[in-house]
Amino acid sequence: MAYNVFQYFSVAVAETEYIMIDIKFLRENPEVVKQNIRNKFQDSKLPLVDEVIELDKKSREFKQEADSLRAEKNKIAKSIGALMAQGKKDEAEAEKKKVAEFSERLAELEKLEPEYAEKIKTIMMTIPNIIDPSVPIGKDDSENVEIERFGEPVVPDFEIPYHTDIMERFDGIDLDSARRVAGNGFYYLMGDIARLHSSVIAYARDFMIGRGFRYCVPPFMIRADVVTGVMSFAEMDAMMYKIEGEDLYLIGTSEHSMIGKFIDQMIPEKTLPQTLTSYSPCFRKEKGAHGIEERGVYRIHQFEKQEMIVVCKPEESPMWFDKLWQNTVDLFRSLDIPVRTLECCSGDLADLKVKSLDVEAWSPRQKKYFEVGSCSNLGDAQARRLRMRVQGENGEKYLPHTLNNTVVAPPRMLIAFLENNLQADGSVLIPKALQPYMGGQTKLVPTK
RNA sequence: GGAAGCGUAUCGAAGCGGUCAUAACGGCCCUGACUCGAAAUCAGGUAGCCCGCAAGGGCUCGUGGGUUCGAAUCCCACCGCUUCCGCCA
Repeated sequence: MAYNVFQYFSVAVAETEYIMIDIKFLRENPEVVKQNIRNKFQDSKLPLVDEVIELDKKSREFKQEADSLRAEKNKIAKSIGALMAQGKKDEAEAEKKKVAEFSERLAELEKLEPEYAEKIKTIMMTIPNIIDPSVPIGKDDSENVEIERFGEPVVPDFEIPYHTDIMERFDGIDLDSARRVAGNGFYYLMGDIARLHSSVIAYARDFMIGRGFRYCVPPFMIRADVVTGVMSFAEMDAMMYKIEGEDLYLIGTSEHSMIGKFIDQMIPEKTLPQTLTSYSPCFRKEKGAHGIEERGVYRIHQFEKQEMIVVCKPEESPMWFDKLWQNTVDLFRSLDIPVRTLECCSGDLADLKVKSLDVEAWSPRQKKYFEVGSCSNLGDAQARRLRMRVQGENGEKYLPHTLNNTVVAPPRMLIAFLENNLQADGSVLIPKALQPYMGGQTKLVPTK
C-alpha cells in the first residue's frame, strides 16, 4: 500500500517549513536517504525519494524560466520609468506592449511554482531525519537495545501492591473524584503523596541547577507554528490539546516551549551551549496505540515534569546527548531507584529524531523496567523548522542542534519511587536527598 | 473586551509610487591604522534564500490579495507586537 502523505492534514497548516532534512542533501545523497528509510522499515516511502527529485528538477526548470522572464520584465519597467521621466510618452507606451507579450507565460509559470513547491514540501515532510550511525537497526520497540543497568534490581520477599493501592494506604489518591471532575486520565493526589510529588519536582529542579542548568518556567500554551516546529504531524495529532477559538495549544512537555523559545532567532555563537531546565505541567491526549487503558497514574492526560534542553553546536550534540541521559540516571540513583538505559532502535525512532534513548526504572512489582524518561537528539531538524540560526564568530550562519531529556516526571515517577522504597511493614522510606523537601520526614507511615 | 500606534537586514531605525534595497543614519561584530597593550579615535568590511560551473539572474520590506508598465510606499483582508483604558490572580 502506498504511503498516504495526506493522512495528517486534518490539522491546520501554517507557513512553517515542516521538513526534517535539507532537500539539497537529498538531491546529492539519494542513496543515503533511501537506506535511511529502509533502516527505519518505512519501505513504502522509498518511491517518494525519486519522485521528489523529479519534482525538484522540474520545479527548478520552471523557476529558471520564470526568473529570466522576470528579469526581462524588470528591465523594461525600469526603462519605462526613465522614458517617463524624460517625457517620452510614446516610446514608453511601446515598451508597455512588450511586457504584455510574455506576461501570459509568466503568469502560467507563477502558478506552477507554488504548486510544485507544495508538492515537494508535502513529500519532504514525510522523509525522516537521518538517524545516527550508532542507532541499532530494528523494526519496532521490541527490538530496542538495553545499554546499561545502574543499581541492583531488587525483588523483596513481600508482595508489592499496585501503585494506586500503595497510595491509598496513605489516603494519597482520589481517582473517583477526578473522574467526576475531569474524567479518566486525571487524578487528585492528596496529603503526603501530593507533597512527595512536589518534593520530587523541587528536588529535581535543584539537582539540575546544581549541574549548571538554568532554571526556567515557560509558557504552558504555545502557538501552532511552534507546535509544528518541534514535532511531527503524527505526534501533534496524537498528543496536543487545542484551545477552542484560539491559536493556542496546551504543551505536551516544556520541551515545546523551551525549544520554541528560539523561533526565528539569530543566536550568537558565544551564548552556546544553552543548557536549560524547565518545569511545567504537561497535557497529552494519548490518542495513540496505548491510550489510557492502564489503571492508575501511569499513562494520564496531565502530569508535571522537570525537563532539560540543550541548544548547541552541531559537533557537540553527541557529547551533550550522553551528558543529558547521565543526569537522569544520576538523579534516580540518588533516590536509590535502579534504572537502565534502553536505546531506541531505528524503527521505533520518531521521524524527527537522530537518536533517542529511554531511561527506565525498576518495578519490583512487575519485575521489569518501565519508561520514566526519554532523551533525544533532534539534530538540526527542529532548528530548521523553527528557523533558528546561530551567528558564528567568523560571520557564517548555521543551524544549531537541539536535545531534550526528562529529568523527572511525577506522578509516573512516584510509581517507581513507592515500589522501590516500600517496606515490609507498609511504610515508605524517604531517601536522604528528599527529606529536606518533606519537612525532615524519614519515612511515611500508612494511615490505614 | 474598547482605542491608538507599529511590523524594513544580527539589532535600532530612515524611506511613504520609479533616481532608497548591493536598504540612508546609527549599534553590534570583523579587519586594518595609532598603541608596549587596551580604551578612545580614524579607515574599510558586514542580509538571507533560490537558480547557475561561472558570468549573472531571481525572490524577500509581517502574511495574502488588489490597483499599476512599475508597490516597502496606495487600497482590502488577515496575523502579530506595543501602549492606554476596562477586567483580573
